[in-house]
Amino acid sequence: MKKPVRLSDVAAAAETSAKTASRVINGDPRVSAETRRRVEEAVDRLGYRVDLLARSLRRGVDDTIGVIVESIADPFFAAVISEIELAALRRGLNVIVTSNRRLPNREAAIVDSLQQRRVAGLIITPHTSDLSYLASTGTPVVFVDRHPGNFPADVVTFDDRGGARTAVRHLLRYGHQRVAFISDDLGVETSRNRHAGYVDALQESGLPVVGELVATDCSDAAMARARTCEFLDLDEPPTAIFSARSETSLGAVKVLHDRKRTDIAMVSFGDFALADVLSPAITVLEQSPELLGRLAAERLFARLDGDHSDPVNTVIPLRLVPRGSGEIVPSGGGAGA
Amino acid sequence: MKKPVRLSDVAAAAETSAKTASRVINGDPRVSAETRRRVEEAVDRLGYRVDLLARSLRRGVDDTIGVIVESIADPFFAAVISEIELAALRRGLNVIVTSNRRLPNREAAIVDSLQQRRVAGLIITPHTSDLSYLASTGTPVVFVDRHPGNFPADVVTFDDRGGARTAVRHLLRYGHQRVAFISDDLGVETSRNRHAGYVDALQESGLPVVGELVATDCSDAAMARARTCEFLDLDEPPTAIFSARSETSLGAVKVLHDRKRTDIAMVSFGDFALADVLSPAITVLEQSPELLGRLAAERLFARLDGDHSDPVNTVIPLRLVPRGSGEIVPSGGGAGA
DNA sequence: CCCAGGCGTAACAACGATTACCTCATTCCA
DNA sequence: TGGAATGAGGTAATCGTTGTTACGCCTGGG
Repeated sequence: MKKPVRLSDVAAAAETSAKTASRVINGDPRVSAETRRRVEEAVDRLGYRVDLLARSLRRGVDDTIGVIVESIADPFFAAVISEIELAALRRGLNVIVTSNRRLPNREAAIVDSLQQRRVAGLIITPHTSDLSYLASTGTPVVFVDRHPGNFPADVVTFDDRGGARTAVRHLLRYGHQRVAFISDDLGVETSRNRHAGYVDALQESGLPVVGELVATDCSDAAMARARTCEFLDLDEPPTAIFSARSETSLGAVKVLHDRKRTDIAMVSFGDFALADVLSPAITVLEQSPELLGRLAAERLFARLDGDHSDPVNTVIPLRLVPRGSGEIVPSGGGAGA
Repeated sequence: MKKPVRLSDVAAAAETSAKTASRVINGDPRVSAETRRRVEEAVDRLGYRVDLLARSLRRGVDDTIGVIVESIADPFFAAVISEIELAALRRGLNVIVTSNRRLPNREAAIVDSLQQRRVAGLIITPHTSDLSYLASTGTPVVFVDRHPGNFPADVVTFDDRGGARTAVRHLLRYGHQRVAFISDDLGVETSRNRHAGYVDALQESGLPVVGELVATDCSDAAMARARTCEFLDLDEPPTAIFSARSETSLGAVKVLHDRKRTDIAMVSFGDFALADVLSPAITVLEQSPELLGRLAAERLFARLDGDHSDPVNTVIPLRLVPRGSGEIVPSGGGAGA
């Protein structure tokens, strides 16, 4: 049942020293072919496996990277993680995933605990802007999706503001004058930037930003549903909706469908499953979480390989995918009540 | 920039021995209040953090559990992982996630590498049936979603066969005689069981299992689309479809929608986003990945706590949620060509 | 024929914390 | 009052691997 085979056991079986056995295992060339053969034979006869904990302790770093996202269950982050895991696998690294669940102190605690494990690097979706907690250590960090306060590190984000601007311009081009905005809390950087893009587009066209058409407290689909209902019940309801996040889009879509409001245009920031199957199909701003994950992993690996150049700021452009819902023209008079 | 504080540094600062400092840190009661205070003071003055690698090496196990699923990006598994992570967090454990991506040898390699890290336990969605690779070690393992070959361990699954039977019976009750079955490869246990449930239901009603109505090679939505098209193009097409997995449902739904075949009934094994927003809304067999994850974590933790009772086989029942698509009655004559 | 120098190896320490075991008082009870 | 029990704390060994240093052996140039 239990038989921990140590390196010294292998060495004994191969009639050599532990250090030499270690050399063989780590591919050190300074070992004679004969000795190498004996060690290798002993290794698989005894079924020896390196103890990675001991190895990491000795080496000072663990072959592991830590990933912190907001929610693992969110399809967006799940895709990011999946891609990071793939990249890590290719490099022989393990991935420890954690989520901050938007809890205020979790992030610092997680980083702390990961550093106690001596992770080789970190990929973080920053939630708080106070990043003092990782100030002093030298662990390479790459931030994704959002910028860290003013912590000097690589960042990979989407062109949130530009994308939002594009999306709203698209709606305006079809003649909409009253475009609602629905998003998560503006405390979250992505929401803030997308909101800024929304404002940009309206102002370009000389349109006012109407308070009753802006809902920025939708942290989940349920809230998005509630707010969308309120929009539709306004005396002068919007003729188009720009949803700043897939999650909120799910809520908005649900309401539009329930009320059979196929006359209201909509664009979603972020694609989602079945967006193309709905009637009308939903026009989206396509963002690739896979690409985000891949680029982040690449940056981190470069740092692990000793790249000490200045922090790189990678911005991923977005593409608008017209599918129907974004090309609906405003109906004559959309009085709701 | 770098200042590794060791336990002995703390001890020195508190004018005591490393052992006593260790006692304080691990909450050993046999330390005087005064000494304890001095040590604690030294700890936060120096900013000491335990080196978890060193601790784990000494203790023999790491405060980490390994999770192996098929795909991290799959919303189903993402939810499972998220729930496991939450449970692990509460217990102070880290979670290393990996995916086998259905590659033949990955699973064994992953388990191997996780055991080399001395993970405290494993939660696995077995892909291969040959589990010899984890035979000899004593690491607690809990299998989820599928049964391991005949490896004695806790298993948490859904009532796949019973659920499928319920779903198909539901369709038959509405008068369908030609019910198509669409699933992943039958090499995957869940698919096999759901197929068995499908057959059960047909046989109960004295209906034949028609080969041309059974597609069991849909590993992704694209394949499901293709097969659904073939179904609809049959001389005598099905009047209802039972999709054995959310992923295949996405494909089937897409085709039905594109062809505007609102006359074809459908039930999906597994809920998915927007299933209730489609027209018609999709009747599903609701399975809770969160519950699966939670129960698996609970089982594992019980084992970690020294539970040595016989392996437990937990089966989670499923609930049919009628939403419309499953209650469509067969149309008079559904000739397609 | 001698010595520098490279190669293969061995012995040992170190990584940082914990555990097993031991000491020295003090206290409590027969 | 003797002696066991209890409390507080220390010393050294250990976890398994790898970096360091040193040593013996063999080869080739002078």
